[in-house]
Amino acid sequence: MSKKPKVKALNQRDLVGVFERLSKHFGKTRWWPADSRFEVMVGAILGQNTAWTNVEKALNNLRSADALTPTAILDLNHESLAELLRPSGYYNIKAKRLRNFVEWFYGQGECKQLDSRDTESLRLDLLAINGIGNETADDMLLYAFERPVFIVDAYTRRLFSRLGMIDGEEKYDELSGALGQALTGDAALYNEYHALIVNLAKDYCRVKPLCMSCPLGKHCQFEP
DNA sequence: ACCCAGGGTCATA
DNA sequence: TATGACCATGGG
Repeated sequence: MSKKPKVKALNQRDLVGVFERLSKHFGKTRWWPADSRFEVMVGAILGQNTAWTNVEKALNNLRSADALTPTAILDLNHESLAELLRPSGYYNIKAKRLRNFVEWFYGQGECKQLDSRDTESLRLDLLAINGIGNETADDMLLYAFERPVFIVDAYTRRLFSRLGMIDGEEKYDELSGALGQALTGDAALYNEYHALIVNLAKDYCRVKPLCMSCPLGKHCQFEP
């Protein structure tokens, strides 16, 4: 018996089917609310393993301090930055991670320069920053740089494994690649798909799933 | 009073 | 490669 999870072949029909059900139920979501692309990236870091309501408090702190720009963040010392980030949890480590990212981002000439980079090298650069892993990098690539990547977060794993479409323990790159290959599309499609997954997860698929009213209906094979 | 949230790193074996 | 400890606040 092989113990390592194999990447099951995902077929386009299933992926499209789920998308259409969610899309029909939630409508157009236009996700990742933020006033700027930079705010998206900051939110991606602050959102690591953290409830979004707490991230918003930290973002509001930054906004109130006029610190939602690269130079403003670089001008803050560690203690001041960490204090603003406090509500988002892990504030000391996130202050470091945010600074690591902003130093790179500012040094690279911000979005204006980075927009001309190809997705793969951009991704490698992001992953080389201490504090940015697969999901955070893809959050930024998709929602700030509009690159067509399929984000794999806890919600995504939970949904597709409950649907029996994946094992759930696959490695990030394998899963993201398999999903992206099965569902060819542009950034707008991946944007909307991930947004719908998050909407579904927040409303229906938390620890106690409300399967009776879940928009996936009997399409979902998860038994609570 | 628990449990967990839109992860990632580092040490260890 | 693969586990486990660690980071920390706030809402249910």
